[in-house]
Amino acid sequence: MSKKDIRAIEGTRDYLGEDGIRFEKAMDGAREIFTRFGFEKIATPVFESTDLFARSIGEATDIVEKEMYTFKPGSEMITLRPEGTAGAIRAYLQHNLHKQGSLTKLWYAGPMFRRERPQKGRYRQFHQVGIEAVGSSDPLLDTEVIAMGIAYYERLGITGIRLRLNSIGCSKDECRPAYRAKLRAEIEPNLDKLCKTCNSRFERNALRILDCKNPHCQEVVKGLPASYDNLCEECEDHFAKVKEGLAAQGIEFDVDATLVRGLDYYSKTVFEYTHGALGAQDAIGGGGRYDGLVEELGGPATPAVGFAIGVERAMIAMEALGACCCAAPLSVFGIGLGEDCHKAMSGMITRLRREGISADMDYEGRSFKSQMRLANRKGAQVALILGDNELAEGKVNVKDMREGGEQLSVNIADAISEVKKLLP
RNA sequence: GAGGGAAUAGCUCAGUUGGCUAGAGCGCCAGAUUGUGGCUCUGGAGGUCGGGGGUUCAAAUCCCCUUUCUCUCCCCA
Repeated sequence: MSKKDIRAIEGTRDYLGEDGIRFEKAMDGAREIFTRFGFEKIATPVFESTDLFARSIGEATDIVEKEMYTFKPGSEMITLRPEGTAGAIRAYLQHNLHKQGSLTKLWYAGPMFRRERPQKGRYRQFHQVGIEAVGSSDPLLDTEVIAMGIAYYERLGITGIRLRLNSIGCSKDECRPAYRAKLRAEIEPNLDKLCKTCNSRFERNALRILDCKNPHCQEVVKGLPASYDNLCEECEDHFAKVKEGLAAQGIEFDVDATLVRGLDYYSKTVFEYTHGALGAQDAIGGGGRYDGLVEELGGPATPAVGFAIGVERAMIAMEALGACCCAAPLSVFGIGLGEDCHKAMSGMITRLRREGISADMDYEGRSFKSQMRLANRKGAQVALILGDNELAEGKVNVKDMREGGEQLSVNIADAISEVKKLLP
């Protein structure tokens, strides 16, 4: 079996080196920012019942129709999660969080799976960090959630995020259904000008025609009424307050009537963060309100809002912007000359690690010079140098590795405190 | 599902109308410096030229097949 026979399968990737650091920053940033906003971590299984995704995401969506990894190892059909909301809400209901009687704020992070054709910023196993705020219809919550996404990007050093915003109304007769009917009435005479997929969308999900990128379809779409001009009173008021809330926080946004979003469960507010560095897949995150989903999955009517952010897409933006991709430097590198000193150094390294100081040493039998080079390459701030002479006297050399740094000989017992003096 | 581009050293890539033992930079290892890193210099290791078949005196180079990566459409994070 040669190395070329064993590869990561199509659309999956390994993250190492700078990618590994970016990936870790994306994950760490999520914990830091979301926790700061009062969200609690939830970890749900990577696979769930197929039915859960079909019901929550929508039978007629591309995800459910053709992109899910579904299999039947036993008697039950299971699917690798294509997104995070369905599982989070399932857990919310299963553990009766709705009976606690207060707003539930959850965040998650992890791999998702969609069997699409891979391309830039789109992979079959990809990662999302996301949040769900379940139990409040307060428009201020929408704005906080949107603001939190921006705070997250800032934490990762991603600037130049654009926020697109829309409201697609609710399921009340006078709201989205009325708008959909109006839309269809206006589109119908132009059906022959629309692409094939839009023709099938016309029957199944007319709103989706709005965000078709086909130029002919866009011509037709241009003259169509916007959803935000056809909201019921409640949705209109909600949308106005979301916009006010964003303006009050100084967050810029573009109201975009063509932002519809693909998943069935959205209602009222929908939004998308985009970034110019990403190319064709310019959405770096997106979300919205889904007031009907909890009920759809068998719970009480419960309003909710959330978002998901694509980690790989954030990583592309980080790379393009040259944002933080340096490894945390090693504090101490220990150098032992000869077998006895090497063994003694191993003990010193262990003590440093117990003190919470990052420390490493050579395990390849390298020469002294080579060990020094290794210490330098690993960015060690301090080198501990132990030779037979020092060992015999109970001493060790502590060398400051910075340019022009000093080296002093100290008692082995004092080594850790001496090292600490040199560390930031 | 459909359409472009690409595959040569660990990495980024040269390689002419087919023609000596397939190169460079970076990285790696070592020496210059017997126990002191970075900078410099010198040397070294490292390739089934993605795989298979064909044309030819001769193929990294031309042709066919195949695999994979990549980008685009669709859709989404």
